[in-house]
Amino acid sequence: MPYVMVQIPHTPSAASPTPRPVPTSADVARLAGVSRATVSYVLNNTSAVRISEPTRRRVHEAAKELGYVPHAAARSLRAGHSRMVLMPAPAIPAGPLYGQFINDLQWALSRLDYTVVQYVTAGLRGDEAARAWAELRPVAVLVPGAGPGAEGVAVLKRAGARAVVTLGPERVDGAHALLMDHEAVGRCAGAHLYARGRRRVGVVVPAETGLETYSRPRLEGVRRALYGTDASVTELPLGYTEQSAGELASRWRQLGIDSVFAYNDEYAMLLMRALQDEGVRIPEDTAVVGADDLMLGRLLRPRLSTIHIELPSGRELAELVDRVVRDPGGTPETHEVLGASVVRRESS
Amino acid sequence: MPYVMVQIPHTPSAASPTPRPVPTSADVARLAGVSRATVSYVLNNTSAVRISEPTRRRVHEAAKELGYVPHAAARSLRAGHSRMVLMPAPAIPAGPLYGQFINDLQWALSRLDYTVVQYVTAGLRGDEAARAWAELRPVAVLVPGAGPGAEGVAVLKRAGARAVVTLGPERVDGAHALLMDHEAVGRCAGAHLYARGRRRVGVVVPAETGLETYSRPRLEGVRRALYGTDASVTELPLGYTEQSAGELASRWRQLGIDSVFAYNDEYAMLLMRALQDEGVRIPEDTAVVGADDLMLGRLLRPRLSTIHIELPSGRELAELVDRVVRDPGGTPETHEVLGASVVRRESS
DNA sequence: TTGAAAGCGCTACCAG
DNA sequence: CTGGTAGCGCTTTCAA
Repeated sequence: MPYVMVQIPHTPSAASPTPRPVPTSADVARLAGVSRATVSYVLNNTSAVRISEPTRRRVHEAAKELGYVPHAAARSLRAGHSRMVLMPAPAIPAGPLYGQFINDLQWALSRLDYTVVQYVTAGLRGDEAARAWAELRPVAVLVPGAGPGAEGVAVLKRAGARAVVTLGPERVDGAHALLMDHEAVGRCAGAHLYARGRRRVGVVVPAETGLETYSRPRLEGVRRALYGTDASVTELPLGYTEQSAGELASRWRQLGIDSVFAYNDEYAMLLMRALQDEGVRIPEDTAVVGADDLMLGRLLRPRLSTIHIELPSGRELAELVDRVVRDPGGTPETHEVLGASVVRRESS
Repeated sequence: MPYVMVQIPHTPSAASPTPRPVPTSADVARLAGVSRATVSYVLNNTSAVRISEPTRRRVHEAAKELGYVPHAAARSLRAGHSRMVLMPAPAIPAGPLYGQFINDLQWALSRLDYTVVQYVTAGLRGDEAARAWAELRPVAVLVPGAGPGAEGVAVLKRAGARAVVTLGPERVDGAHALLMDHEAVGRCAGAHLYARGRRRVGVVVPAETGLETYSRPRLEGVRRALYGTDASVTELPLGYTEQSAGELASRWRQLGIDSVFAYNDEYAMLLMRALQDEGVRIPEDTAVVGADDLMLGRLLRPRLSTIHIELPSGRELAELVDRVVRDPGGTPETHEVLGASVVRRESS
């Protein structure tokens, strides 16, 4: 049987079976009839060299026709540096407060002409993760939460990172630190409840993993605020489910607690609801204080007292990063950036 | 009172004034007394070539001593491809529902050995943004929300992206689509309220910008569900503040509305509170339905009826991406991935 | 078993 | 004003 060429019907929208190679600046040069150097000059608007207007146009047209997009990796390889700011993505989705802060920060960095990238690190941790970040040769690394060890910081620095900034509960050697002292949140809550005459203070600690970074210091803060007084502190594990809250509420009277600091507003809402269903009056029988000053606290009845947390503006932090990148010589700075203040409403 | 960053005095630590150049594989080779090729073989465990054990050790030791970390850009430049999956970061922080979904997805992709990167695009939009993404030569791009036009998709494909997937309300030519039909959410709510005997339906539309992508379709869905019936639909702009909610509630009786679909549970909570403060009984005078099925809805009194939204599992989507990357030839698929179902509680 | 060398795409020197 | 070219760090043939 003779061989017959058969054309396979093919919709134009489908990806071509042999994808054309990605156009390079050499392709643009060829099409425009100039050298690669000229293409580079034109597309980068290099001021040190003047290219005639007709040539510019030809280059631009060729680039557009080919759909040319420069290759960032090649460019930064050649340049020997990049303007990438790398932020490891948090392992669990950030709450509204912290999420907004991160957002502002990233936006401010973008405005300063940095390429901001959130890097998703799954599985690796500590110095493993730091190595993975270092492979991208970021000019700066902003590490939220429990950061890498001093070892990890050293790896990043050796890989050319001009600024390593941690945003978390503790300093790391060699890195700039934005100290977010969550103990202060607990201290604030403890002192407030004590001042309101409460002496048997419960502290809700989320049962969910991944929150320990914040929940432990908040608990410790309450302990510290009440240390040496006649008040007692009881740790209350609580999962973020109605059932868990119900169980805790059902043995509330046995616990003999007259007040509770609930980690944050969401856990506070959960617990408050369960307590009310159990007939516990708030604040008469039990005072409740949340944290983060979310909208929902204002909407509860009674209105929820809370610890307002002040984070630095994204712009400030972006400027710090920029300053350090421009002058990496300085000694690492440590800034206390977490302001905690009580917002008394009706629940305490 | 604005919070002020306070610098804490700090012992001078070793930031060397003349930072050593970043070690390269050539440095490792020199220190180990072998060639760069051998270093590459050893560090990549190249199976096609066998290196003697003593040599391996020497290389590893040299690498460790120098703190050598390979240069990802150089590597992928040489390789001609990368395993980077790029996701533009949403302009506003994602809510808990969507945030969890994104998180799962990223984690699943990491497990498949992709480098997942959230790219923060500030200022640029549409095809401008697509060009910026294309510069990184990602192997796949996942675009949430209102994506780039067909133009943008073409740019990405020409830049070597083997998979472009949009996660949003509409298809884009040339890209695979995970259609999240938010109209279905509105239809669901509208049909439910109609079935409950409500005929004058209000729909809360957030006044905040950036939410139109979701709020418009949800409104349209309600309209569609009630089209041709004797029910009317009233659009109710609402800012996420107590004041805005108070104003809306104060003119509630004039509006003559007997039910409201509140965009999501948070806006529902805000409005419900204001209505209750105004003496409006829920659900007798006004039925309220939220969306997203957040925990907080269960905690309200009356318990909030809501539209439960089912998103695909991150693992499923990750596998789709992986499949398309491995075989980019196929025609773009469109999947309906948003399941909406009413969860009737006490507020409707 | 190891080394020499080419070349990925780009920019910045230096000549013409 | 424009072109040739070296070289960023890496991997991978091909030779030795």
